[in-house]
Amino acid sequence: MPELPEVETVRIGLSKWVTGRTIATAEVLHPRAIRRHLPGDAHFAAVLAGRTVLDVSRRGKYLWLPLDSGDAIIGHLGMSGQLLMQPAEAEDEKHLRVRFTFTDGGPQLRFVDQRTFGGLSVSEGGAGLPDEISHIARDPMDPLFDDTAFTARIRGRHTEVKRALLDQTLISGVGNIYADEALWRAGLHGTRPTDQLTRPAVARLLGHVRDVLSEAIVAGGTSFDELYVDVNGESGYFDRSLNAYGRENEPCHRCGAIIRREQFMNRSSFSCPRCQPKPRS
DNA sequence: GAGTTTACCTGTACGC
DNA sequence: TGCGTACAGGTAAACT
Repeated sequence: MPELPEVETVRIGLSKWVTGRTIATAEVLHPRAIRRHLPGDAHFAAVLAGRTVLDVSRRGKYLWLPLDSGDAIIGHLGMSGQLLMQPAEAEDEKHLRVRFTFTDGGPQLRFVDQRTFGGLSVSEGGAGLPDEISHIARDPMDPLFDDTAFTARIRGRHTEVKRALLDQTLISGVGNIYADEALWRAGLHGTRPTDQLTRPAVARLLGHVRDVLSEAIVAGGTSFDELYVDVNGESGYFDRSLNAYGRENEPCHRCGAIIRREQFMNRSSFSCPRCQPKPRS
């Protein structure tokens, strides 16, 4: 599942392959893939034809490609989205949703998405930071991320710490996998109330979040199946480094207790019952 | 207004 | 073999 490390891996690959190239055509093969582009697929194709990609940027799990028109292509991978570079003669992928060709006749950019939770749209005048994603907080790897402000905000919330980590308006880029990993490292159960965390506890947690994310970026992300791959179709290998996520009934790497799985926010959470005791209710 | 729940999706695994 | 069901989970709308 694409979280910050996966999206960053895609961003790096994309920027290498599409920066400076001019779009010839943008072909929408499935309307749901551009459902957030309200003017529709004909408009999507028309505003992109002839535009040159200036850069590939990221805010949290969102990507955006500033164009020479001042607009930008916004992309989100959702659960199963992929942005792949493919030679023109390569066979269409089963879940190919959008295809970009370039005036140089080189490799195509293809948006492939099995579950169609992801999507693309064009943001008018969005070459800076598109309005559509301005509500997304900076991610903790961003040099402008404000630790003091984050600490104050999370301690001011009346919610559980895992909910807070998944709240993209508070801190971006963290999803279910890396939230569980950071909480395991911090020795915190996900239901711990945020207003009871001390400042040093928040600082430690933030440090673990950064460690997990940066280690995962180096590994090229986490791939459980073929649903996450980089622009060249290669898997990441951070799944070998997971301590909590997906390890139900396996021994904790730190204390040997059996990792438990619990339902939380309609998804699975994994934690060590000894290292991460539940708070008293 | 803040916090929480639900809908959106489809392929895969599994039990009967 | 085929059918039904549970599950994966990021985001935003809907709800409390």
